[in-house]
Amino acid sequence: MAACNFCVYICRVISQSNITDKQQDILNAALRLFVNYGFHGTPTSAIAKEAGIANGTLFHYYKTKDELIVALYIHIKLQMTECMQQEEQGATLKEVCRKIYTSALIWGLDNDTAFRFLQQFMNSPYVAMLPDDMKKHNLAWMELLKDGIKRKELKPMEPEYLATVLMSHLFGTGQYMSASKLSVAARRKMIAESFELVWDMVSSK
Amino acid sequence: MAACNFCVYICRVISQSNITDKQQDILNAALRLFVNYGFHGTPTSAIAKEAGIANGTLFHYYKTKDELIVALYIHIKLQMTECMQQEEQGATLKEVCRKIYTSALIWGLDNDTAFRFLQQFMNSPYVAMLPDDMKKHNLAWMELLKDGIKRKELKPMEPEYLATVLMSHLFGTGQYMSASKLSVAARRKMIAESFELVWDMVSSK
DNA sequence: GTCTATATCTCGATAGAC
DNA sequence: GTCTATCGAGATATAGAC
Repeated sequence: MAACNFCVYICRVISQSNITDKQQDILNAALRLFVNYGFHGTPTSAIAKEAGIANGTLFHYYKTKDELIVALYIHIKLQMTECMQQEEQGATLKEVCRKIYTSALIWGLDNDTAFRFLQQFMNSPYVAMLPDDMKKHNLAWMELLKDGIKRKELKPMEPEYLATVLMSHLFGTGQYMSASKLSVAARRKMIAESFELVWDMVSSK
Repeated sequence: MAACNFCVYICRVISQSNITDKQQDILNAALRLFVNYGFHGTPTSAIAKEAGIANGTLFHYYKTKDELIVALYIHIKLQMTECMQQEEQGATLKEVCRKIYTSALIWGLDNDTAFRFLQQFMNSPYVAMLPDDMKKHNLAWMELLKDGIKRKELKPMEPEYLATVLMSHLFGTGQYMSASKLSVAARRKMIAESFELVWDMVSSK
């Protein structure tokens, strides 16, 4: 009933160190522009300008535009993953799931540009450029679900499908909530309710 | 407990007539290429070539590339909508919903390139180019859901959110099933089970 | 590492004959 | 309506000084 600490560690290492401030500027600029104008609609020159660096400098850090796009996806994906890796010892499965789901949703709402980027990327042909292990669902998350199915707390179904359905719900809810401007209270309420919906769907009751 | 016949009629009119064979060729070619190489990755010249027409001819039918992209989305969206508009008289709400959900899912599996295109488009900045009424959920569908909520057969929640969640589930399931190669029997089984999941989520029980 | 300048290329869109 | 030919803009990526 836990998240793998090793994963947390690795994620932190990969996503945070070895990235210079300048790289961070580039990624931030690219993110904003890609989401607003699309991969096509944002020339590398615009990214460089927005990041406050020269055109050629960008290609010092990323050999090609495609490499930048993929790197940006991995960077953001790891941020989200890390945020879902919060451990909640000893609680029930439902509570652990609620914690993970809620963390991810709040992250999505607080980082809605990044959240939209993930979806834009996942539904584009760039997905094919990802290394295989980046296409898979989070490992700790999958173990939790498998375990829940084995213990018959979750409905008997393919863990992969279960994970897919949960993520779909998460992204759909995030998109909906981002579009509606909610008060803090309304937001909190909706987060809670949306988890109950999902739980009704996947739990064996 | 029904789909609006007027909508069905309108959809048929808009989506099928007034489109010449040549336009159909263009749309088919564009669809395949956009999904495989992205909006950026497919030049209009490639579309023309794949459609078996000259470069300039394409611009006779669509003034700009963007216009073609939006037209393609509307065309496909209407096909899917029409397929969901099958009427099922006198059945229970659950049965009507099952019918609609199932029709849409089967359409998505049988037209997986079109299905992926819808998602690619919806998660891209091109969405902003859509006329407002094209961004909304299907009207008959919304009425059905509102009615279900009013009758307390569905949980008390925003009909808009309910529709969003249903669509997310549909697309997620479609994507998952397209990736897994299933036998005809397994496919039928999974379609049925996936609807039961959704129903557990939205019904008030 | 960072910049400027630019090579090289490709694309969207148009013009105009048929 | 359909074609060929092409313009002009703007893209990625590189070269080379600092």
